[in-house]
Amino acid sequence: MTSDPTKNTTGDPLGFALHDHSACIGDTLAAAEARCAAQGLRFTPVRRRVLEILLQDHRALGAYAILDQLRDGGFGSQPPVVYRALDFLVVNGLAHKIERLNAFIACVHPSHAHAPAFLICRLCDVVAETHSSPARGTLGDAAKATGFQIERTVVEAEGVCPSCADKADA
Amino acid sequence: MTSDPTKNTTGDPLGFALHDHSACIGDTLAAAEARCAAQGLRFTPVRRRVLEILLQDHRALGAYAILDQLRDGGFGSQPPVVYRALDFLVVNGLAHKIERLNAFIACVHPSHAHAPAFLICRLCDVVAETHSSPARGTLGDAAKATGFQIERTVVEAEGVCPSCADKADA
DNA sequence: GTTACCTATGTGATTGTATAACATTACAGA
DNA sequence: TCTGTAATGTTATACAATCACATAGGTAAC
Repeated sequence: MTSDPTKNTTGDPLGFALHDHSACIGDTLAAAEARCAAQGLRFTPVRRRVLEILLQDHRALGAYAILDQLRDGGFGSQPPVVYRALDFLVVNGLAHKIERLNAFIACVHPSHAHAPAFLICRLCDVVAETHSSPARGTLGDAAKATGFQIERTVVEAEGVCPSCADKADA
Repeated sequence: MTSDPTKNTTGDPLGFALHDHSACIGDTLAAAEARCAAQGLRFTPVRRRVLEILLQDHRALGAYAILDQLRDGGFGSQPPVVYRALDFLVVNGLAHKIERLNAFIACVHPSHAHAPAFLICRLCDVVAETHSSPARGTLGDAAKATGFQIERTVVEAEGVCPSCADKADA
């Protein structure tokens, strides 16, 4: 389930569908680079490396798994190193934290601001990113009714992805 | 912001609104007791005590904070004690885990099954529970489009509650 | 009543996740 | 060059969660 170079660029939500993953990596890195340049942010080696590690496939990685790979690359090996890089990526919309898993994943469309939502397969651990509309729906209604000001939302669904469901049927 | 005995039984979502909190506690404990009796579940002293601790107010409590209070009550003082009790409460719908906070909260309407959603105030830490409709909305659409089978959802909004917003204005 | 069984509780130890505190280095602008 | 700031590095520690195993308590079968 790692990088499958099959040319098959399907639409959102990415992750479950087959696609050109090497292009996926390249595009995202380029977008990140452009974004940082445009906003005067510093896309340093550690930060870049962490994003590369996250881009390896559409799975969420724990901080310490990332740290292991950083260490192998000759970077600092203490927790703060990876947490600071992750914080930078998350704050600037280049990565997301999956709260349910206490793990992190690269953003698949960092170009525009969005309220992300995730579909997490509990069998193969693949995470697909899509988007939600916080203000609408029952949550938005409840917020409006009570006067609660939403600043950030966590929307994550856990279940079985189509590919794993097929395997289970067979 | 602890138990305010003001008689003011407002509707959902509970938490931000003033209400008769001692009744809130009593009702929920009674409901839990009834529920366990009906389903042949054992509402043991530790489990009951953990639920009582969670019911103290509408805030999420970390496992170790709960454990401290358990210890004071003469119960076991090791992590598994509290995690087992919490697991029982969560599995049986008497409490919920707030993933964003890695913390737990008592369910305010344990009587019927529901897909909970939460409004978390980042200033006063109060958590209000409401409900979501997983199948509907953008998340449900994305799931349907890809063939993803949703089993469980995490829906949490972080922001500022009406009472804290008022204070900020003043 | 006793045995056997199952569930729940208790404890020690360990692993995983995250942050505090502080020293050092790299870099941009005055 | 000097200086302020941002980034990196390290040690230590707090918080979250689980493993493994021993013990107690209730229930059902005998």
